[in-house]
Parts: sequence; C-alpha cells; structure tokens
Amino acid sequence: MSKRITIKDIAKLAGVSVGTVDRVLYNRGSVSEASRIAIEKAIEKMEYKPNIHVSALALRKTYKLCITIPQFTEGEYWDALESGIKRAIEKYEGVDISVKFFYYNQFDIYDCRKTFDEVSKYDADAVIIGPTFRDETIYLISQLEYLKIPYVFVDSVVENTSPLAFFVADPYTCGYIMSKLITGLTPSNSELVLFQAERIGDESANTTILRKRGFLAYLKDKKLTNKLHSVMYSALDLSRNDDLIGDYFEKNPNIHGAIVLNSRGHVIADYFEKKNINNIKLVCIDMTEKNIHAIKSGYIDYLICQRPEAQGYLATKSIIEFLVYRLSFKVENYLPLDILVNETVCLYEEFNNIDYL
Amino acid sequence: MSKRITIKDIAKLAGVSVGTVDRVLYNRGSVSEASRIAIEKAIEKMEYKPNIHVSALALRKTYKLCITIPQFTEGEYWDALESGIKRAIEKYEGVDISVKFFYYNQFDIYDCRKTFDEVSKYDADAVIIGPTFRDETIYLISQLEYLKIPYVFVDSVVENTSPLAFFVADPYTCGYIMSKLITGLTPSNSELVLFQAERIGDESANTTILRKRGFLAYLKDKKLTNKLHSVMYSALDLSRNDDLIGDYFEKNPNIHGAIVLNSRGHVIADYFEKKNINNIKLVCIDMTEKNIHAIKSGYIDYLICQRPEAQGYLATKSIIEFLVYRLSFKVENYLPLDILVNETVCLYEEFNNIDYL
DNA sequence: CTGTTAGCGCTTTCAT
DNA sequence: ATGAAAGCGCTAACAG
Repeated sequence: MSKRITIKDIAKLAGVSVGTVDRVLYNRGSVSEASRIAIEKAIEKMEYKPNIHVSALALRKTYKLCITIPQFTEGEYWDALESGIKRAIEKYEGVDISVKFFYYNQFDIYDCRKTFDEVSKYDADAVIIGPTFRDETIYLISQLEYLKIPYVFVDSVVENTSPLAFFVADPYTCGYIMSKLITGLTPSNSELVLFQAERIGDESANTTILRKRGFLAYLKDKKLTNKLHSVMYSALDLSRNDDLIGDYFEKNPNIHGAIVLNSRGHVIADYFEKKNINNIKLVCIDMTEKNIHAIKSGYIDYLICQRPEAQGYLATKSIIEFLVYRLSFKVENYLPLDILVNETVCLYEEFNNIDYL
Repeated sequence: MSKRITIKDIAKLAGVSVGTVDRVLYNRGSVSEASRIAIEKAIEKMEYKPNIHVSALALRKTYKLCITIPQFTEGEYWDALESGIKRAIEKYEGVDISVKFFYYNQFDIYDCRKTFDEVSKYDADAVIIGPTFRDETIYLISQLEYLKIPYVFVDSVVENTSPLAFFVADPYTCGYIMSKLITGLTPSNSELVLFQAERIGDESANTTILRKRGFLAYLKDKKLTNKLHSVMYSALDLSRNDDLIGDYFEKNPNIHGAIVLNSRGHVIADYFEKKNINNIKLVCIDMTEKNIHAIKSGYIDYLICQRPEAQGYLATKSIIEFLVYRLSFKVENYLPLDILVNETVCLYEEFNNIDYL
C-alpha cells in the first residue's frame, strides 16, 4: 500500500520507453503489436493508474466550457446549481478552463430560443444544459451534435437525446413523495391544492408535469380519494399573486394541505404567514433562500431538495474529466431527493458551505 | 477567465526568483522583509493559488495514515464510512499514502483499550478516530498529543479534545427528529418504545445517550405525553434477541410506535416481518444493508441517515490536505441528517455508488 | 538572504 | 515504430 506505480515502471517492465507507453495508453497508434501487448500486460499486472493531475499539467491545453441555464436571482435554485459548477472548476485548478454562461428566461420560450442560438454559435468544447422547453432544447442539441460538441444535462433531461451524461432528480418520484408527505400530514380525505406556474408559449414536458403525474400516482396507488384543486399562478408577475392566492383560499376554506410543484413555495408560505394561517400543511420543493426562511418559521412543513450544487458539481467534473483525462463515466445519474424538516434545514445549509466535493 | 497564474508570474511581478516565492509561501524563513512584502502583494494582486497537485508531485513524500474504528461486517454502518475513507485516498492519487486500519470491538471496552494501545505505538503521521468509549478515547488522545500526532474524529466527538477537525452527525438532533417522525406517524398519545444496545464495561457518553436526550426533548418541547418504554438488547448475542423482543411485544400489546437508537433497527423490523406485524410504526437509523432491506419491504417507516461515506471521505481529505498541502479547514463539521422513506432509499443507494466526492 | 537547478510523472515533438 | 528530451508548476537542496 505504498510507492506509486509510474509510467516509467510500466516502460521498464514492458521493455520499451515511456513514449511508447503513452502511445498505447491513449491509443494514438504507431506502436507494434508486440509492444502494445507487452505494455498492456504490464499495466494490468502492476495495476497502473495514471496521475490525472500530472497529466493535466503536461497537457497544457485550454478548454472552453459553455453553460446555458435559466436566469436567476441570488438564493434561488439555479444559484445553488451554478455554485456547484463554479466549485468544480476551482477544484480542477490545474486545468485551464474558460467558462461562459448563457442565461435564458425560463418562462419565455422566445427568449430561450434566442439564447440557445448564441450557444450554438459559441464554439465551446462542451456545454452544460439546464433545459426547460423541450423543443428548443432538442433543436439546440441537433446543432451541437452536428458540430460534434458534447453536452450534459443538469436539473432535468430531454428524452431521446444522447448526452454525455445527465445529473438530475427524478420529478416523478419527487411528486410521489410530496403526495405521501402531504397526505401523511393531513387528516384522511382532506382537500388538497396543487400550485403550479404558467409559462409563455409552449409548456410541454416540463418538470412540473412529471411531478404532478407522480403526485397523482401516489394517490392512486394508495387508493386515496382526496379532493384536489389545481391552481396556476404567474411566475413572472409576482405582484398579482397575492390577490390570486388570497382569493383562492378565501373561496376554499376547506383546504387542509397545499403543495407547490416548483421552487416558489415561499409565495404560499408568505401568504400563510401574513394571514396567520396555521391549519394548512405545506410541502414544497428546493432549498432556496426564501423557502429556507419559510420552513424555519414553520410555514413549510416539508421541503424536498434535489441537491442542485451536487448536480452542477458532478456535471462539470464529468465534463472536465472527459475533456482532459478522457475518462468515461456513468451516463444516468439520479440524485437523491432529500426530505428536510424545520430541525434539519440548518444542517443542510451548513453542509452546502463545506467544500465537500 | 483563463491563463493560470503560476509561481513564476508572482516571482516576476515581485522582482525575485521562484525560490524566494516558495519560501514565503510556506514561511520557511530566510527572506528579507522587503521581498516578503513584495511577494505577498503580488500574490494578493494576481490572486495566485498554488496548484496543490503539482505541489504534491514535487514534494514526493510518503505519509502514514492510521484509522481506528469499530469492527464491522459487510453492509454495516462502518463499512460505508470506511469506503468513504478509501475513496478519498484513491482520489489523491498523486500522494503516496500508506493506510493502516485498527479495528476494535465497540461493545467491549477492554478490546478497545488494547487496540488503542497499538494505535499509539504505530507512529502515524495522522490518525482518524471513530470513538465509542469516552475514557479510552481520551487516553488515546493524550498519547497522540504527547507524540504531536494530529487526529480527526468521525461519527462522533469526544468533548474537551482538540482534534484537527471532526465530521459527525448531531446525535441530539437525530433523536429529536426521530421523535418528531414517530409521533407524527402514530395517533396522539400512543405508547412508544425505544430500543438501545447494551455494552460491556463503561457506556458513558456514547451516542445513544445523546440521541435519547434529543428524543425526550422533542416530547417535552411539544408537550407530548406519550407513555415511553425503554428496552435494552444485546448487540453481541443476537440469537437471544428474538425471544427478548418477542416477549416484550407480547407483554405490551398497546405499543404503536418503536424507534431504535442505534443502527440495528432491522432486528426489530425482521421480527415484525416474521410475525406479520403491520400496526407498529418504526423509525430507525443508518442505511445499512439490512435496514435498507427492511425499509424497502415496508417494515421501517423512516430511516435517518448520517452520511457515513461523506464523513469518512471528508475526514480523510482534510487530513491529506493538512499533511500535504498545509491547508487549513473548518474544525466543526456536522453532516446533514437525511430522512429516507421507502420511495427514496434506492436513490440514496445509487448515489452512494457515484464517485460524487 | 537569494537565485539556480534538478526532478516529480506525464505528454509530445523531433530525430532516428 | 521508437527513444530521447523538453517542459508543464512546484519544491528543496545547493551554491553563492
């Protein structure tokens, strides 16, 4: 359990020079069959593992990494994901990586289209995509595939694509456990309400729909017959929501539980706080700053988290290792769905600040 | 956002040679005040960050790392923690680290004492301690401090010690949320039972006690008056437990909820499965193989997890960075307490296999 | 007190 | 097809 095996050791054992070993290591040809076999045997036997950091040092290349995700403000979901990305880049100090972010408005399909156009023109070595609109994403991908630019997904996947990898949370399961939690929290057969955001233009295949499907599936699986309400609210014009929500709850006084199918649950929690409503249970998604505040003050009962920093971190790490070290990795990566309560949020908050990755 | 700053750049800007820069970087003296200031300014200005991997390359030292934790069998809590340690070591391929494990019997204080003696004799560069018995650990630490060997804790801390760092889950909060979960799961005022393991010799300050304290605190905070039973069982002689547990439940037919204050919850779950008991809710700790099985088959309702792999990984990483790169880091690290349900265990299982760290 | 230099493991160019 | 050698960023030993 000591003394590192180096390329030199392999060369010696195989009776060749380090140059030749390197050639077979990354099969760049010009090696006789005999040498190749000898070297492969030596690598096998000595369990040689190249030191990727030294490799990066010797390679001295620069890479252009491009990231396209929704716009966000501080403390929001995508903020966490972006910080995971940045953390990964810092981590690979040895590698010279230039990063360019392209942000689009996730509630406006036309803006997304425009942004994705810039992305395809950017000529990156690899791109990380946080998709929202299915068709726009498929179009972007067709461009990238034509240009032979590898890409990975974070947050969610678009079906029938061939990313290098994806790092997402499963929205169906997310909805499923939200259902489990809210029904566990409320008396049986309570009336429940689902809040979701509306988008401009197309809204097919977005995560919300899959979450809702999971939510309904749980009720069906458990043969629960709660009465459900579905309420759309605007994610763009926040000012109108207070009226909208207020109106809704006044007209429906029998609601015992609410869930919000996107990360904006705090909007509902804030309303409860303002009106001093304590008899409606609330289950939300994502550890945004505002949701954290709401769960701490007791207006959110459960918060489901999708580990956005880990998604960003892992996606970036995968890409870098692919580019620099030619390593391969798992394509399908589903992150855990953490269930947070009032008493555990602070632990997650703290841990997100640890350089744990 | 490109072109790495190197020690050479700093040397040039400060008008000195790289040797001098290196000297101030690790303050090994023999540098004039003027040079030092110029160099520090240059580092500041250019935001220079040494490439730690190259540093390790140039240092070419070997380190002896010693780890002392309880014995375990495959799939148990400490197995996960150990795999985190191993993962960290693989990660730092560039560094030549020899690792030696010393395992002790966590249910036998005399065996622990014997093992810790070997640890102090081993002359390691640093040691990772997974403590169980307080006094034995304090004794070990006094030896280590005398020998000036740095140490870090995983799993739990012993108070009034000065470790380099610790990576633990908070047992009090763990008990607290177990209380929250089990009372949420059962009708109000249900009779509840707490299972805990007995140890040979001393048992002061072990994690179980703190968990229990948290459990009781929740009941008090929420003014709950559930009737509580406390049952000890043997962690050493597993064969006797079935009778013991069976006896217990037959004599106490009014129990609606049970919690197990250590990672051996599956023992109770197995009993429920065998006897086909479905009306007693069960909350347990740790994602051991057996607990995973039990939660999947529905006999455990909630499982609290303490991220043992992350604990092991981070502890090892910290030590390596301290030894090799002289980096400093946060001393107190409380890992999140994950709440798992039937539907999310598999996500955690999968993720533990990702090389996420 | 300071500069120069060899060498860590790896990649790549240039002869051969 | 192959080896020799330079150079990546950093450390440490050595000379001055």
